[in-house]
Amino acid sequence: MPETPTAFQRGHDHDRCVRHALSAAADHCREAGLRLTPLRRKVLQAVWRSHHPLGAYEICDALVAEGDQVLPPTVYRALDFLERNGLVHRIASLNAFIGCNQMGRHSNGRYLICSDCGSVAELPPDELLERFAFEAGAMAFEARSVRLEAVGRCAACAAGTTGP
Amino acid sequence: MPETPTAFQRGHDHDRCVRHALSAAADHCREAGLRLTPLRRKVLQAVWRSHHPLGAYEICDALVAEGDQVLPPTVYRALDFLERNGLVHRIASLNAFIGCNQMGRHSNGRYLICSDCGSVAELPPDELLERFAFEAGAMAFEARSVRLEAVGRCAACAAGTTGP
DNA sequence: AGAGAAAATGTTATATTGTTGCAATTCTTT
DNA sequence: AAAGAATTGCAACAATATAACATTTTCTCT
Repeated sequence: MPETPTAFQRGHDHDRCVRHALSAAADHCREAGLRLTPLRRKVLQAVWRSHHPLGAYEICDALVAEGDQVLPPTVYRALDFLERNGLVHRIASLNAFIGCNQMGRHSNGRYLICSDCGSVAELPPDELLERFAFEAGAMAFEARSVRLEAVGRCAACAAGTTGP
Repeated sequence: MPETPTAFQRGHDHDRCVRHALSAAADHCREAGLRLTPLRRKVLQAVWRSHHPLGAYEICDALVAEGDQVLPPTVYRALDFLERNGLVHRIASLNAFIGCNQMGRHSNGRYLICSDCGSVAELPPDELLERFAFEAGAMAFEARSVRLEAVGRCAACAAGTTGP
């Protein structure tokens, strides 16, 4: 899986993007009375810095590379916190995590997952998801989260600019 | 996770349901020139017999309980075949498999996953998924599969008839 | 400030899920 | 029957995730 940015992420200032995400997360936590501890912040930063979804063990490695001694339970607990509070998403089909760019509306979401390069683009929830939640409600199913995952091939890979 | 049927499955003749699924699968394979071997059939049967999504190791246990000596790679390979050919679905968020009741249209689907009892109901694909695939195409993303997973509480659990 | 409670983190061990690689078998085709 | 392809058996192992308990930090209340 290449480390290069994908079509969805290419051409932007990623450092700036990461800084923005972290400061937005800090604001969100302050307002909500949540504790964005140094560890949690580092985990969130590692996730945001990556151009593709990061597994828990990859996060471990990233923090260890920065000089922190971090073991899996620590990372998983930080990820629990971040996910519960809508700061990261777990992409179940990849066992990996991405930063959430729709803070607060984190229970619903739409994802485009490229099976070639592993990149994931998050689209905002739309009325399709709302409507599905409504239909489910009509069947007496109380939907807490509705997530749509499309697996396929991103524009960059289709264009052959990142692929083989 | 209780073994009892859920609201989506309660009140039906499950043996008949399993037999129907297996014979439909056999038909499908015959028509498509696929080999539904005894092993694959047993795995498919184990999945269909269960009232909740079954993990690979649970399938192992089920076959061993029937007297077959079956190890994980064997089960995973059978599941690969069944999933590739649209006979089962993998529910990524549960690391588990369910029988597919929309054979042939297996790339798109909608699922209601009850986090209390673990039951999963599959709803037929609808035009909203098709539309999403189309929209993704407009963004130059070639969607091979579009899956919508709602996590929440099923009617039975909400009614307290299966839950605590 | 200080005591006690709650939350977060560190640490060891282990559970669960999934894969690799190769040998043996079975099926298909000629 | 023989070659080739697909399937299955098997042993080892890799990757992902959690349990249980000790320790530290932070918060709250007096």
